[in-house]
Amino acid sequence: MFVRGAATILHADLDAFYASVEQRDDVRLRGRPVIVGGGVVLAASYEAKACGVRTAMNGRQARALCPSARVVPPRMEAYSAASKAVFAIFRDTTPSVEGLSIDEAFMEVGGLWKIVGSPEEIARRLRARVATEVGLPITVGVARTKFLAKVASGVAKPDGLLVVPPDGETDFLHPLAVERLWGVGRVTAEKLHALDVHTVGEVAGLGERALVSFLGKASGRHLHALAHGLDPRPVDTGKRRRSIGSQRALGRRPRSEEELDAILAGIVDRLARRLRGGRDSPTEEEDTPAPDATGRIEDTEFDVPESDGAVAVGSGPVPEPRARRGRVCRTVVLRLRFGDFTRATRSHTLAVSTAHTPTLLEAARALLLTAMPLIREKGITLLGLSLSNLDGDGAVQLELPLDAHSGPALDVALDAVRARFGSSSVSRAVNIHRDDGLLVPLLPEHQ
DNA sequence: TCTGGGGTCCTAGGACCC
DNA sequence: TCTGGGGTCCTAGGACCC
Repeated sequence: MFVRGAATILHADLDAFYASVEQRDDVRLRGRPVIVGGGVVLAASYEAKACGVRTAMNGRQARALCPSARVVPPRMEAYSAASKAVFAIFRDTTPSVEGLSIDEAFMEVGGLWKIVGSPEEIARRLRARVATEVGLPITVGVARTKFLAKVASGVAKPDGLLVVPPDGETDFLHPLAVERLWGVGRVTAEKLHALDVHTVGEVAGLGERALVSFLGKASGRHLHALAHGLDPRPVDTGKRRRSIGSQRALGRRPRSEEELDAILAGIVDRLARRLRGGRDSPTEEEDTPAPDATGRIEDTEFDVPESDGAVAVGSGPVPEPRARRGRVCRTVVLRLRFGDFTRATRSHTLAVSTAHTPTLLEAARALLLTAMPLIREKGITLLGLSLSNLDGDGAVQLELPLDAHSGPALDVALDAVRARFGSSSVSRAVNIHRDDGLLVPLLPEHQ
């Protein structure tokens, strides 16, 4: 039975994730302050947080605040493996899992009431399983909406469980600080404080018009809705990554143009491999399919039966969706941080999507060239690149053998797309996807 | 606060087209 | 010839999240 308006969304969030994995794997670290990361704090155990250590804090400063802390280097493979194990438990709990990051996810459990119990019972069992099977503390918030569930887990941390009943939402939400609202960071909090608004209840009292005029249309409406407990977004299991990126901090010393070019080439090569689905190093767990790490479906395509080399015609089997990793991008964004720590971006959108390393490198180099005068003037402390506009942004790719790009085979495949995604209009652009990652347009769009 | 790395989403102006 | 309004795409910047 699905109870409309009941608290059926879980937000599960591993506590001090990296640091907890370290404490799990080394008994000497248990009960002690632990800092993961060297130059910068990637994660701090709750014992270290008690001294004031925070994520993203400078390492030297963190050690000064907490001299007794053990500082350990990050072990990304261990965190990735732990994440996979936890997400396996999530998916074993409910098919409706939306991963938010390596260590948190939303789950819809409303349909499971009759079968396995109330959301609170499900959350209790989930926490117990993560503790016994993976050995990590996890906090779960349960509420009617995603936002309230996330706030609930934030309030219940660490190692807690908090259920917000629908009739207790206002009492729960309104006394909280505005910083608890999703989307309120330092800048927005300061703006609100300047208006003498400090609690969620006071935000709710402002009215949408006022919020929109202070914060802009999107943030104003968003905050107004959240402050009133309104958040209609369902748990979305079909999210796909919209961009990938990589960056390198360079320190303060001057860099020659050749040096920058070599760094850029390395970044482009790594990103292009990730796009195509390869891996640049055996430890680079990022490159394993996303469902393992984040619960998201990476790429859904329709597999064409290989036996007869084409989608079955007429009464043949409907192609089954299949996870496939290869993707292409169309926009290249160069990210820069200068000697004075100001930032800039330079971007270029290609005529055709691609995952072809030389094409991407050429575009990235051209962008770097346009930025060289600024770099020479101010110095450079970070170089990064992101690739966005992946697969034409939300398009579904249908891969067919070369002899099946028209006719009844295509119709069957398009029907399968409509059946799965419910799209009423399907436009066609036919491209040849070469083995080296280059996407070559063959037929125009909307033909 | 003296500086990581990976992401998401929004805004605003200009070019271009109908 | 002059000019309106609407829509889409691209670029750049910025806030925010983990």
